[in-house]
Amino acid sequence: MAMSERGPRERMVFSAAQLIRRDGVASTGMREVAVHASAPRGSLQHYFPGGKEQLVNEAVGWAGRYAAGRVGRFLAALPEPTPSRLFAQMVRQWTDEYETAGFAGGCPVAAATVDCAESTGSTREAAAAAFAAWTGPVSEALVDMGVPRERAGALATLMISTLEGAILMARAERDVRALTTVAGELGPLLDSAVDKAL
Amino acid sequence: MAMSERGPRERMVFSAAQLIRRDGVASTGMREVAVHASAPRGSLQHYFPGGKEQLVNEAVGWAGRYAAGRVGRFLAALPEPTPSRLFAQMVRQWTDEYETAGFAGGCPVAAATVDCAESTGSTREAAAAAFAAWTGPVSEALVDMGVPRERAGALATLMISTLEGAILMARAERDVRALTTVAGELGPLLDSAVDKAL
DNA sequence: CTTCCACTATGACCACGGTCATAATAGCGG
DNA sequence: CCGCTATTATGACCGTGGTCATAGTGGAAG
Repeated sequence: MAMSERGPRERMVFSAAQLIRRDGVASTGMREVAVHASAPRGSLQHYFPGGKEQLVNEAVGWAGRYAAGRVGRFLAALPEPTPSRLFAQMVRQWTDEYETAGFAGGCPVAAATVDCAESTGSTREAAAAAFAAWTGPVSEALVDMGVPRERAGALATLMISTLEGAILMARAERDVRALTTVAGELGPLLDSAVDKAL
Repeated sequence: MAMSERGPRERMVFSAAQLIRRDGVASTGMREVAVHASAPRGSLQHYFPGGKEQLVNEAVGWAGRYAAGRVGRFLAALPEPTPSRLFAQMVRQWTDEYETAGFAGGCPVAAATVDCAESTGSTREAAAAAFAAWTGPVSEALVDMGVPRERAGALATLMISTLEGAILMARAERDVRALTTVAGELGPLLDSAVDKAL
């Protein structure tokens, strides 16, 4: 959330991600992005000659890298990491946001997928890349915790799928219930995948 | 998928759901809905005086009832229903569609949530109602299979969350991998919840 | 036949928004 | 001071799309 003193270009990408996750891609205007980023409107065509499509794609890419980076920080915060604890942290990020800041925003990658998967090929690819960038570190983390390599990827996909779906339900219901529920139900399964021999 | 010979009003609601799940709410035009439904444009304001918001809300409601109805048909098709088999059927509906018809469409309820959760209160409520209408039968089915009542609701939420997320990933990747993966990974957990005493 | 209502037809209005054209400014090296 | 490039400023264009106003049609009841 720290809008550090980066250049206007980065601020616009960041702001685009923020607005997209709130209103969706189609409902987010470029002028709106510039205003939100306190960036000059003229910079839009200068930094993003590819137009809205380019800006959206970069915002999605940013979101993917952000999610991937969070995984590392979650692990660093866990004294004894286990799969269920990692998942709990991932879920907690959302429950915390929803409880303190309201249910305004969802996942920007999900928004891009819903709005552009069929219409804009490059954005669909950006979303797929973002999911991959996110799944990778989660899978690696599971391996480090003792989950067999051949299973880790599948469990990472399961974790992210479940989280994304729970985010949707939580936003619709304006209640973190779905998030806390899936964290509790999925935890034991995740931990049971740890190879006890290690 | 059977666009039976219903009245133009129903056809428009149905078509709205179809187009929404493909392009999202914001990118779906009312004129487009009328054309897709082979309905006269003038009927829009006649049947939906509440405008686009009303049409979208009814489409979301329709989707919720449709999903709820599918649950019953899935159960009827299963000789020996188990939680994992029900979930496999729910997933299979999507893999079948994606493999035969392509990855054009997602879940209309998810689309409505992403596009309207923050901007349009009534649509957000419609989405929540749709999720509830869907979760109910799933939960009931789990109870019938021997899952303790106090656990069934949570598992139903888990199933639908996971499915929704996997749909998103599958569409982004244009690959059913995420869907088949979550079906395989979640199955054992679901079955382990049935009370063995029954 | 006429009256009335449900339904359809159609054009216009207006706001929004992505994009483009065209310039102005601002440092900065020469 | 002179270009030169990077950036910013603005206004205009034009398609899209939701909504409204107004009128036409058609069948059924009286």
